[in-house]
Amino acid sequence: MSQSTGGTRERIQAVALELFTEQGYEATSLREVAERLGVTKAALYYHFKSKDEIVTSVVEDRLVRIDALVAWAETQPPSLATQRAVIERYADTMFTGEQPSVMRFFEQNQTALKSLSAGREIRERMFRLANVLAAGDESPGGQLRATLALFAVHTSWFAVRTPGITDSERRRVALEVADELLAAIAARS
Amino acid sequence: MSQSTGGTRERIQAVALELFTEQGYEATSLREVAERLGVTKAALYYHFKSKDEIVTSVVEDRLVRIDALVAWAETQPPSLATQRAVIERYADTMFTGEQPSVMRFFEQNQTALKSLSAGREIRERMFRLANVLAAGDESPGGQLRATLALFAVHTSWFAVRTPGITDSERRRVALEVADELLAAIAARS
DNA sequence: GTCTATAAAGCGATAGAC
DNA sequence: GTCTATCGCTTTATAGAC
Repeated sequence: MSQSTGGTRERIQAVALELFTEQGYEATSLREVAERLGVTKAALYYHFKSKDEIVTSVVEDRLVRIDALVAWAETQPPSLATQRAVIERYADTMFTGEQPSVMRFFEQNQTALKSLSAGREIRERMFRLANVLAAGDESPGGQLRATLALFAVHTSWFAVRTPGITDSERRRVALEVADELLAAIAARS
Repeated sequence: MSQSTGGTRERIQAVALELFTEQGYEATSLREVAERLGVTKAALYYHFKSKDEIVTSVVEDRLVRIDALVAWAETQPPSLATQRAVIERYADTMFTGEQPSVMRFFEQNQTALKSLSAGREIRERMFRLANVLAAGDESPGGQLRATLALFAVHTSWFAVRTPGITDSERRRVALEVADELLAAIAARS
């Protein structure tokens, strides 16, 4: 509070997240993180009390955003219009700021996140989001299509390998495919 | 050759794969694997020369199956009928024998597989399979829909939470959704 | 084919100087 | 706020007895 941290805390978060995503959380040691930053392990422990806490601090902001979306969605009537609005807002949070790198870390570290409280919380929110998108259609087809609509947004980041493609084009095509899936749910229930 | 292994090698593969899938490859020690089997670590090293090799040996069989499918697909004309046949055969390999647990391990250990040769090989085959399913449609929408068609088969294993659902019902709904995605590719190119 | 014992290295985390 | 030094522990992997 009295003195500036010089953004060291934020640099640790960024570098750690990058290495955790590339190599995996368990396979990345704090020595590697410290070396890439040009500091020692002990410096890391001044800013964070454990390896877990680096992840937790990064994920918290993401959690708040998803929470708000789930809360809003659950107050809306279960209509096709609501579902389209949900997936569109979800895509917005996925294509904004550092959020994409947080979710790429999440995709690449499923097992590690099982034993991290922040990971379990995000998983729970994703299931609730999928339930909202299924909109009362409890059939296997409804559940699968709702989940894939969510996956369309994530998958657009690595499955689309068109050279020179922009973020807004990725977003547009992801929503186009997601909308087809949501429409198929509505058409069948 | 001269003496029976008593199936110990196969038991090691099964237990290791199960723990690697539950907890992650890096987070699982060979001590844990040995303890669950009721043997010591040294016994594991008699059957496999390293931790990597346990994974490699398990993945090899899976690799051969995907290889055969990709080779067959690449000789077929790029038609909707071919794509539907490919995804159907893919689903067959996914719902047969121990193959599902191999692919669940694969899903849960993306980063660990980056540094394992067997993992890199499977990743390459999946991209070639997605290319076949896009059937010459190089557009972002085509690539995304082709990849999601493949994901529909995988996702049906955990996204569908209907109580008492059977494997053949999972397979049927996965193919139904995959077919919709493939039809959307054909309709737009 | 499985055991005991151990080597060699790396890990997360902490103490205390500056 | 970052350092050096180190603790205690676990890891993969090997040697050699049985």
